[in-house]
Amino acid sequence: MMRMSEQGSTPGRATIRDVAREAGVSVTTVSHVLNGKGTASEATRRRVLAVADRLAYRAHPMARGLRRGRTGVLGLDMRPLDAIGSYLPAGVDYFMRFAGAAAVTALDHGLGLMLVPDPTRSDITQFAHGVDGYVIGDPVRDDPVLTRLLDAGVPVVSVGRDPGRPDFTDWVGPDDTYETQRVLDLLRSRGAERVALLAGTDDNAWNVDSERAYRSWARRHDMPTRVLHIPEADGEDGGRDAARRFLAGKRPRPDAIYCQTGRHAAGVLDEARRLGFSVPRDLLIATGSDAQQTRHSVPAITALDLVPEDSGKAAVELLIARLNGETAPGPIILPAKLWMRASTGDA
Amino acid sequence: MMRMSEQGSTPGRATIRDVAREAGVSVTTVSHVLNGKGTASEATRRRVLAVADRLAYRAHPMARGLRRGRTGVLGLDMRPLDAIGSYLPAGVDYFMRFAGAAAVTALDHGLGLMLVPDPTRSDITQFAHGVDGYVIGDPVRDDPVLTRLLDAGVPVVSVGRDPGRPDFTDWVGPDDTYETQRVLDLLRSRGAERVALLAGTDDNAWNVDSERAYRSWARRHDMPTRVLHIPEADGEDGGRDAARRFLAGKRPRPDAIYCQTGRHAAGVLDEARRLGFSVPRDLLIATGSDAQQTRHSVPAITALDLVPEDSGKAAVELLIARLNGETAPGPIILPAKLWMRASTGDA
DNA sequence: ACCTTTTACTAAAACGTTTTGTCATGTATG
DNA sequence: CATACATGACAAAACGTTTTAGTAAAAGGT
Repeated sequence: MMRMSEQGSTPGRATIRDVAREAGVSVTTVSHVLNGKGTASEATRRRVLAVADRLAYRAHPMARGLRRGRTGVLGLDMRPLDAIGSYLPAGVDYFMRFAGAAAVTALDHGLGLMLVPDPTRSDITQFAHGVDGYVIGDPVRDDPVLTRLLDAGVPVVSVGRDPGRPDFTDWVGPDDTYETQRVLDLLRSRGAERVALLAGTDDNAWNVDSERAYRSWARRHDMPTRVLHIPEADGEDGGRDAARRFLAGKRPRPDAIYCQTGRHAAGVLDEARRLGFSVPRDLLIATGSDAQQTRHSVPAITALDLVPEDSGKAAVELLIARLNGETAPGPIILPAKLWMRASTGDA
Repeated sequence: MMRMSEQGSTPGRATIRDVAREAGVSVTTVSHVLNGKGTASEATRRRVLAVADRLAYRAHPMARGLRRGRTGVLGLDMRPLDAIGSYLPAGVDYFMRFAGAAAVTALDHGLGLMLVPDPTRSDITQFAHGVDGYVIGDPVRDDPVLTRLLDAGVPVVSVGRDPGRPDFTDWVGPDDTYETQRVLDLLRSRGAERVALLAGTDDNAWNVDSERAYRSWARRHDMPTRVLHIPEADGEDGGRDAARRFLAGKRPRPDAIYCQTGRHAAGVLDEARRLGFSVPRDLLIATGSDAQQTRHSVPAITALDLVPEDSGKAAVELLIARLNGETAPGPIILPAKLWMRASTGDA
């Protein structure tokens, strides 16, 4: 018959006091054994572990968090949910893969991951005591959430850099310049001589760096440039609109279109075909962000896969390193994958 | 110059002791004023509120959680992440809408929502102290996670019922019988005389009830039945396979196919068209779960929208009611929306 | 033999908040 | 006048764990 703590308000759960009593040692010794601190004889250590196991003892995270000053929970900034599929360039697919990997990585380090909805609805520092740090995605220039967290002294890691904050190096993500030019090189190798860019309008580093990469690449290859800025939120409709303007206007039409977002690319493809263009024969299409839409369109669209699983994992690991006081180097540059598909004449 | 607590390990944050000192009252009085308990004179109350506001005081959730025995965090069971897009019948779209609404609802009640990844990877009760209760989705018959949580005495609400546990009424969700027959009625009103069912293989109430509804509906209308069970995880490929078996076999072909999952429906549509069937002229298609694939296919597929936002909200609210000791009635039946689209001849 | 260091262990404080228990005073009622 | 109740307030305990500070004994070095 198991004798539980006779004090307290948590019926049925063993406390460290119960373990100490049954093992015949102090609570300090139990804590030391379970946390690998202090010293304990081998016999004592074994006895404590056996009792803890038998009582199914588990430290109470509230108590532990209070004493340690750490909660064991990381916050994941979940941008405006009423705009699902719009804010996130690659749609919900990307975010789920990212969040999933982040949650699993956190768990592997014994941490929980809390969803923090729409920071514009509440003061994100409201949870500042409840989480050890935050992961936020794609900061815009002088990102207000990032600013607030940094001002509050909250550890934070972002996916992608803040273009207005070059001194902030705690971020993970791809080298957008390199990856963008990699796709452009592919388009050129497939015969493209007039590549147009369909960019987004968010003032984040991804957009900024990709456009800059496009322009310098075009200069280097003596190619004319043509850029349209369409809000990410316009999705496939935005892509259709862009296709009409690129392909049906007076100006020389491009023979390839590089779209920042997968949803724009799907719309471009849809409209180009409607206008009678054969893809990839008449027009090549590629995108900087793989998504369901680009994988399942006909023809499937060549895309950069930003591998959100890697971003999620790396972001959590960097944040944990920061929390442990490690001076791990940032930023952490992650490679993207280039999926060559039928839209560029690839199998 | 603000004088902060001179004890403690949380630099820069006001504690309740600081507020008490500056307001010239005890910490008990501050706690009572801020939590609406005990008694305090109007003058004292005003003074305390003013000081707390000036010091930007916020209760430390660890300390509060420890003393109250409640953490202010709800857990959201996030099923196998390595199967994103497969476990969830409607794919990631559904889950994000659900999780988003749940997180926002929790926040509206001052609570956080924690993602608990893949219960098969860890003991879900690991977090039992760290959360006040759980929301889990689509329990299978005698669901192991539900069982474990109930055994551990953890408050839990599920979306959909456990078909093996009729006594468990803390669930929210649609009336699958009614909603299924509603779609079937639509198919019949569009001239269908031979409706086939493409069901999933998960032994959850959604599948069980929908198939039962289909069979009784067909009996009532003197219609022949034809059912295929294809794993949800097969997605569009599973739908394509099913279409071949329904439409190209020796048996009388159906003139309508009701698919449980949107991804199956998209696959059925794809293959039916490849086989030369015109939708909706030769064949009607509908699904019990709206998704991106059903909204964006050509023609768009008539679908039941389970409105995951409503489920997420209702689940969190029911869980909160339970935590507050309220005997709110369960289950909470939520209506679905029927989106009539081109696949059934609707605009 | 003596001094220093290490091992093994303990009691108490600390973390920040909420709840419990108590006291003094004033008011209403029988 | 005596009693009961309400108001306003306070000190201390409670929640469960980790860390701090300390001691006795054993081990190692000179």
